[in-house]
Amino acid sequence: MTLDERKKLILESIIKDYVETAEPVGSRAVVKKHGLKISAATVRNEMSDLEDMGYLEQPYTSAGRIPSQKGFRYYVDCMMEQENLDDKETEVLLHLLDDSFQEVNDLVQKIGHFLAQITNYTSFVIVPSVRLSKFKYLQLIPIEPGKALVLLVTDLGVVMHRNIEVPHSITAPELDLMGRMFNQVLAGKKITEIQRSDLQQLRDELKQRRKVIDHALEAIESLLDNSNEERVIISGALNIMNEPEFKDVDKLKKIMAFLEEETQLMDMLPESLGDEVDIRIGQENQAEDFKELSLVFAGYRSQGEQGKLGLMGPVRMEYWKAVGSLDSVREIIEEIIRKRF
Amino acid sequence: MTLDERKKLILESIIKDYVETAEPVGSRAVVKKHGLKISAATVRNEMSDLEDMGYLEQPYTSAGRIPSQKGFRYYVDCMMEQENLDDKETEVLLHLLDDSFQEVNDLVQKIGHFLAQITNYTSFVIVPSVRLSKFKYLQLIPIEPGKALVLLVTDLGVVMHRNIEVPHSITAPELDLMGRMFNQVLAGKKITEIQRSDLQQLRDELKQRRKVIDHALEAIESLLDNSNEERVIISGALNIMNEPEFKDVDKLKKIMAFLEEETQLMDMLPESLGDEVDIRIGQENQAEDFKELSLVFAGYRSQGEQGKLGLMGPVRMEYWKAVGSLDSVREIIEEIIRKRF
DNA sequence: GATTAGCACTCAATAGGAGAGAGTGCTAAC
DNA sequence: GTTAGCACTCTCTCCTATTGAGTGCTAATC
Repeated sequence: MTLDERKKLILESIIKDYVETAEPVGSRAVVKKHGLKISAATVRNEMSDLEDMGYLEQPYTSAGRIPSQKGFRYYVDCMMEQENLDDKETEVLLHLLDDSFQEVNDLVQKIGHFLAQITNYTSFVIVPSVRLSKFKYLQLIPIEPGKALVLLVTDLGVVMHRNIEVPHSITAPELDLMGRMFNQVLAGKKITEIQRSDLQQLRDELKQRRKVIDHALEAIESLLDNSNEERVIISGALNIMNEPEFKDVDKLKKIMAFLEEETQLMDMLPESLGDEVDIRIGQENQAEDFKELSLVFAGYRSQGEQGKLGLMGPVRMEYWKAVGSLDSVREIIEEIIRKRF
Repeated sequence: MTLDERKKLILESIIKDYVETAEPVGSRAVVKKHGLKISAATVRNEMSDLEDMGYLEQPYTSAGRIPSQKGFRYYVDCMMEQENLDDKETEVLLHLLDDSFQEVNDLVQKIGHFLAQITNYTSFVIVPSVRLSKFKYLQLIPIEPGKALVLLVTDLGVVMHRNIEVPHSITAPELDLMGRMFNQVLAGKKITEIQRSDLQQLRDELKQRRKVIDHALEAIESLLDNSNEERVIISGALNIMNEPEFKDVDKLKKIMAFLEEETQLMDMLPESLGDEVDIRIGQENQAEDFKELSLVFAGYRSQGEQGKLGLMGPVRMEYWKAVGSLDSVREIIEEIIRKRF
């Protein structure tokens, strides 16, 4: 279904106006704001047509029109020109990053924060699990008699650690040796590839120090369990409160509660994303509490894993800005990852 | 100023009722709910007195009365019996903790979460800076050619780390040696006590590896900078939304924005706390955005440092429960810290 | 045939007013 | 000192009238 130019123009006017004001847009307003050379009556006729086609709707009989979700969908699919970060914004972002991050996740988190700031929407970042990263380094470090630290580093620079108990009698060189044996068996393996058999092998080789091994393995398993999960980081949740559609505390509460449950957001997104920025408008979202929100999201890849990041806002969203920012930012992320890791 | 028994009884009735319903309380309600043997008219006279004394106020001429902030203050100072955690709650908490924390801060954070859950208020935990903790252990760990990890452990089990760059030529034993030298100079010192002179000494002793030393020192300084700051952890912020006094989104937004700025909350609390649970009712708070909220907080000490934790809710708060829970929990924390660290 | 001006019509939003109800404060009796 | 009784006050809710933005239709115009 394609629309003639005039209808497109009118639809666009209404969308821009409505996005800005959150009020229904009348025929006169369309003519005035955009200096069209046709009369309000003509616009009314066109608007009536657009309503019949489902792109507009009327809150009540004699109000102006607001874009329907289908209208927004048509707009983003067929008409929208995305508005990337301008030079100044890019500069601010690059300055903000400025090497002050320790690992990929820090980087992405900062970018999420930035996105929320410049768009005034709520951003989310899903940092990938370390399932696919490689086991790079492990060490057992004596901290004090009876206590040691298991330190584990993956190839993406993620450092994990956990305290364990060890017999008082154990010496530092012994711990060191054990660490080395762990390394020999596990080094270079993907986290997912570590098998029970590997762990068993370790147990066998280090029989005489069974207790330490057991504790260390427990610690490692617990670290892996923890890090198997994707994490969601949300920034700018307060921005939702600025939108007039959420001046009702109950609605707000539902959304906030939804956001607090990390998994819910993850479940809403597809397993893996292509190279495009994806848009989910209102009803297109599965979750009941999300039918009044839109989601704009994209994947970024970092060495074989996929992370996701995106923005959420009201259906009445500046999609052009959201999509553009996200697109720009995605490129910047991948560029940095390529260079630094 | 002390009140006679009957006035106390009436004040208490009104407070309990108002805390529960958030509605002004009338004289008849007082008589009915608490089965008093005096008539409503008598209660009215007493209420009038209480209003003159400033303990009650009337939203408008012919509504019931609500406790004034002074009324609440009198109540918590002179009448309140705190309601500690009961056995079941304590058990739930202990079960929740169950050794599954790595360091003090994990522990306190979990407790904050628990507090928010059982009280339905918003909890905050201020974990102390590591300024006062002692430097326990440092190691330089080679990760890959050109990269190493600075690992720093304090006596409270806090593990910090940072990546640094090192010359490709450096060997693992060399790094190890350097780590040991760091340890020799720094071990056992309080973080605050580490002086420029110590760092200079290191620089001198390890002249030939100046670059590594510089990077490592930078990393350490940056770690210390970071950890010099106290952190605030907030749980159950959503609970505020349940209170009828905050059904207005604008108020809500102000409070949430306030909470997002960690330092603001810290600035509101006194530098150091005694052994009592402290209460700040409404106007007693400095911050403008907090004049409608009450704060109940206490300090906990862990090896010379003081952390703080507390609850915030509307002025119409169940102080007895908040104070009691906090008091119970504080004991539990200190008990665990004594045992485990 | 498309466009436009004109006008009646619709419906939310706002304001004003009446009535109900909760609760007080006062007075007079106990 | 306490209480019953009653007038009074003030909010809340419902109702109605009014306003105004914006439409939809019709008939005239380009």
